[in-house]
Amino acid sequence: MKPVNEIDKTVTLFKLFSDPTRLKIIAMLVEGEYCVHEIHDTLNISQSSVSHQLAMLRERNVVKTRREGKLIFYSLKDEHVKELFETAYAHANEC
Amino acid sequence: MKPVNEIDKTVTLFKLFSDPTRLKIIAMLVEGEYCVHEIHDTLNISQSSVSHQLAMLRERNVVKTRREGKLIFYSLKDEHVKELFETAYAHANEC
DNA sequence: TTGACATATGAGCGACCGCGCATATATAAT
DNA sequence: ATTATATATGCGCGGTCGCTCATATGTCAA
Repeated sequence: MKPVNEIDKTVTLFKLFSDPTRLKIIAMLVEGEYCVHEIHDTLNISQSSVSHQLAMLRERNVVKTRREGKLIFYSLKDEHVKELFETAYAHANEC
Repeated sequence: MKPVNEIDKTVTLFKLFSDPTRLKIIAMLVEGEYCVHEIHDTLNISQSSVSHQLAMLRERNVVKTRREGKLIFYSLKDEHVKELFETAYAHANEC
């Protein structure tokens, strides 16, 4: 039987992926690096909401940022996120 | 850019895994087949709560049931669930 | 059929959280 | 300095959802 606190960490990870707004953002970042207003425009999500969700993803170490003038570019911090997304996406849509 | 409704299906899947009670149940069912009161006893979750969560997992086609007398045994419906759980569990606990 | 055990289910409450709104901060251009 | 653009953040509301409680249903034994 797996330790409860490791299950809880896994829950925390799943929670991050279990909101449509966040998952759309994650799906977009799987494709590459984008700044906030590109995400806002592409996904039709308000600037406030995008910023809120990106802040959460940043706190949880899912994404990293890079400033370039007025723009802040977001990208995935590592490949784990991508792999987990791809695995779930495949399973959710194959049967 | 991935279609929105397929993202939404993926969200639905992630939501299923993003509650501690459900994920503990899922983690237990990854190990084998168990009846309701075994889950109740092992995980220290109320009988009502276990039944509610199992009902949800049944509706979403994550688990299947088998009756044996008064007992109803639950098990995972396919290997997808197991794979997704293992992938997330590994990533959540390795860094 | 009555009682005990196993499981399911409906109702209602409370907590969590994503969102919009307003505003703050940061950078660059004039 | 002022203005415009880009992004971040605090607050409060509303919806969602997991829980408890009570009760229903199902199965078996006596």
